[in-house]
Amino acid sequence: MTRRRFGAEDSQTRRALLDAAAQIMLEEGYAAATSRRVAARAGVKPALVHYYFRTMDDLYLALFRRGAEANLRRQEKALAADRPLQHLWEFGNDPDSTALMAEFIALANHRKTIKAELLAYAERFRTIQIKAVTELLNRYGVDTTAFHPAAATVILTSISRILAIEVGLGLTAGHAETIELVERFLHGIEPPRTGDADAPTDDHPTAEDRPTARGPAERE
Amino acid sequence: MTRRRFGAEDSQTRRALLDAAAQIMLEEGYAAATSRRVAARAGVKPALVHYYFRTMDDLYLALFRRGAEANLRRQEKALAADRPLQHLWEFGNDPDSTALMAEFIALANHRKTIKAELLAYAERFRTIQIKAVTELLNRYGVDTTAFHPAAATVILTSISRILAIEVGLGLTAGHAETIELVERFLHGIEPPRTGDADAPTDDHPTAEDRPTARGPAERE
DNA sequence: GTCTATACTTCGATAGAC
DNA sequence: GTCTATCGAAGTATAGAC
Repeated sequence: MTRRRFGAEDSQTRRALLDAAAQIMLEEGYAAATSRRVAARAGVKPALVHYYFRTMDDLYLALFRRGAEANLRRQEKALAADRPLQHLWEFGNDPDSTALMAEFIALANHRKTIKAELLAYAERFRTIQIKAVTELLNRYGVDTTAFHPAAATVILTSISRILAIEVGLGLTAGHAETIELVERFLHGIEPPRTGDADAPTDDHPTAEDRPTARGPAERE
Repeated sequence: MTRRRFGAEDSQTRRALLDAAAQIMLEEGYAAATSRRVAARAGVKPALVHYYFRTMDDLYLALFRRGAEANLRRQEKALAADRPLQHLWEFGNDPDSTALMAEFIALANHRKTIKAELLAYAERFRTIQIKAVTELLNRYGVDTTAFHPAAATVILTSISRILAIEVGLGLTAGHAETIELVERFLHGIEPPRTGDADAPTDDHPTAEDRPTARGPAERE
């Protein structure tokens, strides 16, 4: 058989293909991110996709890893910042990364390699979170026997993620009340430093401020 | 053009096709629920799919509606039961309906008709929930100025749903602690009647008790 | 690195026989 | 109501010219 070649990691075209795939997945779902359409969006021919990525699974995996690494770095920064809990709460509210993650969860449902990768990442992510929150709550003097740090972590990120998903769908009933309650709670154990310009903004965007629809292109 | 015919609502074959589609979506994701494979699983020929459902979108829509109606009836019963909050909490823990819903959310991302239907259903669902929880908290004497019923509803169902999704993925870190905290909280405002055989079970299945994989049958 | 050309598969959907 | 047969479109992937 003929020896196949594969493109370098730092290629400009490779990056363009990953960007194109991410955009399509966000706008139309993972099923729409086919080799032909990814190539078209990146402005190249379909064969190039298979030059840089042997299979479509390889492309999905590469895209996932790129986002996962970025997320881990983002979280690391958030946890080291001024008000870590507030940052952790806002973290899951990023619509794009949350929506992309939802697509990968759906993908994982029937792609073994994606599922394994997703699980490994999620566990790593959560372990870091729980460790950081544990130290934080102790430092804040919260009674962690009644309010376990692991539970706090799961609850905070769960709410954050569901809200993001629902906003993407156009559902906002109960959101304002939820955000108000969570932020009041957070302020109670992690008070914002008043008059600190670098602190995270207090007027967290409410559901009403956000666009109701996420992607531009619906299906024709 | 030739006049097309369509099968009756109460057909046995129609039901078999919907069941087959649901199974495939659960086990391998919505993208795998193609006309050919749904037909094969139902034991009929692909053309029959288009006899009962004009397009695949029609099939997805019919499947969604069937599940949505069942969910609404289930919730109605749960809210009228002995310990409504506990039931509401356990409701989202049903792995199958939660996983199916996740698939439809992904589907909605690039199918306009699904998205509209999903949104309408979700709003209806949540409105009923919030209304019921509002009455409940008032009856229980909870201070609803500090703890808004809408927020309580969103938070409880969010946690429930994320846990179900994560269990499907194989991620359980922090689950036991979360379940413990939520149930302790619920017991505080809605105490279980001791010695009542009909009351919901107290030993709620923890993450460890649940199977790590969701679907029964893998692909042959 | 990027292209053309192509092989092979699977998809959705329809027409028309039975 | 269910089938066979078939269409055109779109998918993944590869070989080989440039």
